[in-house]
Amino acid sequence: MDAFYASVELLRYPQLKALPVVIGGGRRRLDEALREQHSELPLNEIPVQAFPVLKDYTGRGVITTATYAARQFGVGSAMGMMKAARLCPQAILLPVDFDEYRKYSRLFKQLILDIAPVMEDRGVDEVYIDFTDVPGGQREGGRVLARLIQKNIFDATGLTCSIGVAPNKLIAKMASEFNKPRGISVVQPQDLQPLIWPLACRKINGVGPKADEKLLAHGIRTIGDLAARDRSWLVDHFGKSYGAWLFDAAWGRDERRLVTESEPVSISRETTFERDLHAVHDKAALGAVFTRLCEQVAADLQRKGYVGKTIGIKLRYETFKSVTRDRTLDIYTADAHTIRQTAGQCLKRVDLTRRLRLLGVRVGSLVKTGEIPFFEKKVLSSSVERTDSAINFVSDTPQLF
DNA sequence: TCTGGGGTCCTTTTCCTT
DNA sequence: TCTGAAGGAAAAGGACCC
Repeated sequence: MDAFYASVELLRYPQLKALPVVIGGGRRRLDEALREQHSELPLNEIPVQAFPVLKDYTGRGVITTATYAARQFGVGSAMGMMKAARLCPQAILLPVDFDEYRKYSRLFKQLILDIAPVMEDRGVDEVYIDFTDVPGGQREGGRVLARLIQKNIFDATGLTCSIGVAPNKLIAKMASEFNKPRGISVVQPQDLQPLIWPLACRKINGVGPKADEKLLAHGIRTIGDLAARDRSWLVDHFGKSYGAWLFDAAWGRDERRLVTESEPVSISRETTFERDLHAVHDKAALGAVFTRLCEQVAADLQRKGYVGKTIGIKLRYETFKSVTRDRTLDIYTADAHTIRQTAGQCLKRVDLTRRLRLLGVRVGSLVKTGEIPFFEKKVLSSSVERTDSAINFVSDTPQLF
């Protein structure tokens, strides 16, 4: 199998590409302010001078993405806005526009599907493509078809993309990073030692900050360092599953097939407040947000055609510590009131004396509406409401709902 | 220094039943 | 009736990804 991993760049203002620009931060407010000032123009024709710069931004949030000119200053994805503002105060700040991203996302994926029908969706701007059975897919090791894909995407959308070609998904993903933003990299098995082993372990898709820190503590910095360890040593220190996976990854082994179809497991909505809120002092505001989140999740479920029976909440305290609570119902639902009621019961099981920075609502154990398993239907028709004795009420704490 | 939102998957803990 | 073990399901937490 030859896996291609393609990722496209999201910036859609060609005139801004050479400038330091970041996307992210306070979303709607910024978008609305711009539209108010320039109501006669579509968003992508608003003059550069109208966009706010980073140093004037006050508020929470992180950078979603940044131009390469901005990255020169050390600014990058997932960085806090305040830190980015210190590094590059003159950067232009653009609002995120997920509706627009989704539109382009569908467009570029369809262009790829027209050429190569075996494609795995990896999010808004990334896909794996299997070229094994595509006519001409092996020419120049895949370079020819990768070029064709790049050209088609650019012609139709103006977006650039980088593509990695390799024998499996793991290496293809790493290869796609070699020549950003618009490169094509072909990595073959014999390239493992010279091209992959010198890279930091963090470059492996699946090694995050925690695992990397632990690896570094053991003196393992590069993928080559990792490959030099015994499999059994890695299993002893990182667990049976993850340790073995690390070893295989270091040796470029990855047997995973492309996943071309999948169903969602859960649907959720969450929001971070402008300032931390308190269950008693900000009871009205918090209650309104909570209701809105439940209504949004219900609407998402109905629009996408799912019902679920595990209702959960997520809280993040001002200390950034997160907690979750959930409860599984006897029935499947996509009803806002039922979700609100059950999530409200979950809220009674957490500490509400501390200030909150985030609140979220989630529905899991999803099935397609109309495809509830037969044995579940029997439960549905004879369901017995569980009593509240099943819930551990926390006394002496503020009761929000 | 400050840390979004929407997900998936895995491990550990807790709870329930036998 | 109590107790403990075992196993499974549900709940909770956390790492990771885009």
